[in-house]
Amino acid sequence: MKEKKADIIAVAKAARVSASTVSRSFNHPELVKAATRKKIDVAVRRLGYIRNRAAQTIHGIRGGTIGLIVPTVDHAIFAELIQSFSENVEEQGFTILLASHGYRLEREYAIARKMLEHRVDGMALIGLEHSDDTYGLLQQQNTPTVLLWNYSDDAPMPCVGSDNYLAGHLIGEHVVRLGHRSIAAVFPPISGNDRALQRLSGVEDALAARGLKIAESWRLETPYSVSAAKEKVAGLISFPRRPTAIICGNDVLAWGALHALRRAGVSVPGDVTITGIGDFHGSKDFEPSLTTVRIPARTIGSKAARLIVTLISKESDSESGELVSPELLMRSTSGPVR
Amino acid sequence: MKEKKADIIAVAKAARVSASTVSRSFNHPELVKAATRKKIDVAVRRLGYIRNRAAQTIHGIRGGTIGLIVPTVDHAIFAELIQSFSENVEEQGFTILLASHGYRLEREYAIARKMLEHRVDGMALIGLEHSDDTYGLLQQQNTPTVLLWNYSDDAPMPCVGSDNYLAGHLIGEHVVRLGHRSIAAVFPPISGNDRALQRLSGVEDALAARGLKIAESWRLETPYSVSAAKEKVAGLISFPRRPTAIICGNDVLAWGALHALRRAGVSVPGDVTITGIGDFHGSKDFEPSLTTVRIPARTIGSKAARLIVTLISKESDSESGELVSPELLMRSTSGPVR
DNA sequence: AATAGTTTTGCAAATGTTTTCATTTTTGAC
DNA sequence: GTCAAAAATGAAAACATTTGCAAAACTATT
Repeated sequence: MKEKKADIIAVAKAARVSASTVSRSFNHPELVKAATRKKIDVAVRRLGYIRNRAAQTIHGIRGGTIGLIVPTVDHAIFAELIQSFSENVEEQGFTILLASHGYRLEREYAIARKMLEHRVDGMALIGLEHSDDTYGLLQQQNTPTVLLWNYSDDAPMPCVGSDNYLAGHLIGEHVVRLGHRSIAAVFPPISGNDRALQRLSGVEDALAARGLKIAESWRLETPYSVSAAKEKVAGLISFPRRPTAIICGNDVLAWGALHALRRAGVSVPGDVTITGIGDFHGSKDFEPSLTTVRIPARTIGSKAARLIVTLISKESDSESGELVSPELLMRSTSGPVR
Repeated sequence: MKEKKADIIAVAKAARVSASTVSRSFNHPELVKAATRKKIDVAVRRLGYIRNRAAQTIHGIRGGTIGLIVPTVDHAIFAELIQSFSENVEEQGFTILLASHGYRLEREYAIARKMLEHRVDGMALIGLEHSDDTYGLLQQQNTPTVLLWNYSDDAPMPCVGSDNYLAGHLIGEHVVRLGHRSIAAVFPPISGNDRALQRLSGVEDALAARGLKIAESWRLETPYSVSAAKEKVAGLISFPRRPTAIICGNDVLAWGALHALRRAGVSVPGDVTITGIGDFHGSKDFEPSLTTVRIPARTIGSKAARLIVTLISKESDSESGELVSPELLMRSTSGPVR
């Protein structure tokens, strides 16, 4: 079965033209006579010829791939972002080279390098926190790059995202306004995760503005999962002294919290207020519906897609990214303190 | 800023060796003297040289990419599968070229073609249902391919997955055994989605074995989303005559159903039994915890990863795939009919 | 029918690597 | 210090394309 795959020369022979003509018929069809094109098409089909992008990439031609590195695919939120980004980018004829680094920034560097070896036309990373090596690499190769999800004016590269600090601040303020004073927080680990860190700072500052602070023992750290959050919150409320509000670092954790309270027979928002951040699919339809801050993943994905494509084609590094505002959604899991 | 990127020759010059030596130092380091290697390393670093995979791919060397085409990334379930598959495949030094076709099989063909142009070393597709063109293409190019998610003995290509018909059958049987006779079904559209179709057939056959049938008006079709399912189910139970059990095509739809019932004050499983399929993250911790059939996405992903890597390196197309059994998980949303 | 212009095609060089083979350098034994 | 064997290196061909340039084939005009 070693029938070596057809190359452009085989096609040329079969169609009784030169290789150059075949090449042109693919890349500049208007330059070749219709009749010839037809002959070539027939040969291509008969031989099952498939162009070799690698061989054209070598000539400095864009390969049509964009590297996307995410911490993990397996999060409601990144999934939505990835989907939207890739949909939009595919529409422009690009394909995505995807990899996940599992929140290890050195892995991210290694992956970025590898993608550069593949001569991706552009790169997209999640968040603003990356190793100096990674930033250096991208800058030095001057690969068009966008940073997704988080926005900051003084980011070293164009970014499209939301202000996570503001998101945290909004929710913190909301809870404080409702009169809560005993407030707990459930957040994912913040190392290598600037999004979580900023949200938490936002919350803390909002509380501090009213002279409030989250007690050390009410500051829970849990991995990103419903079940971990549920467990942690179950523990938290098993003590006699309970917070009247639990601010969660994202909606998934909030779902876990909600289930824990339900299980324990604690009423929401009657006894305890719960809030999330993100507004993931499902939060709106949860019963009771989740109060959260909307961070529009699809919008970010599509705007970022547009930006990277511009960056790639125009080579204009003037573009500076875009801030997509977070929006407080007051729904049914938050209420005034009793 | 047009400083053209360093190529292997630039490195060779800088290190005062020949290009061949530089190449060797990358690909067969044991063949070059340590001192020379060091010189080269220095030059590489100084020039910021990055190998050009495209140029090596041209020599028939494996590029180290695997194409993965999914209907969409934005599903809890595919996300988990993708994550697991890519993690495992990355461990072996491969990178994933990802694209989604949005349940359009012609798109899938186009994408597959494009990936072949990029000379991926292997391909992975979701499900067994693909256009003849796609199958033909893959066969003709004899690209190592695995079919994920669904397993069938007579699939035209190696597949790793679960038996979705069996999954449907298990849940159908469970519900029937509990004594239910008035049964509704909420499923996603089945066109281009063999998984859903098979699950539904499994359910129907299980019911038919007891002479039961799902009434036309109780057979709901909804897109994959909590909110769509919630709405449909809310409609369903607003009628005086209600089913005593609602079998959902997957866990996300079941969550929607659960929220709808909660909202309407219908008790689960007291008044109505709800079941899902999939056992997604969060189903176990839902309150009440969801009765469902476990289809182990992570296991499938890792087995498939192992298989495709074997296929790629050994060229042994003897491998025929693997069946991962679905498992009924009786939890708290199902109970005997009153 | 000859000419000038235009369209189509082919030739050959170029792209960034790897690899085979030959050549040079090093090593170790005497 | 010589010699053979082993180790390290380099020169050039090969890989599958694209492209600039020139040649060839058509068209239209006279």
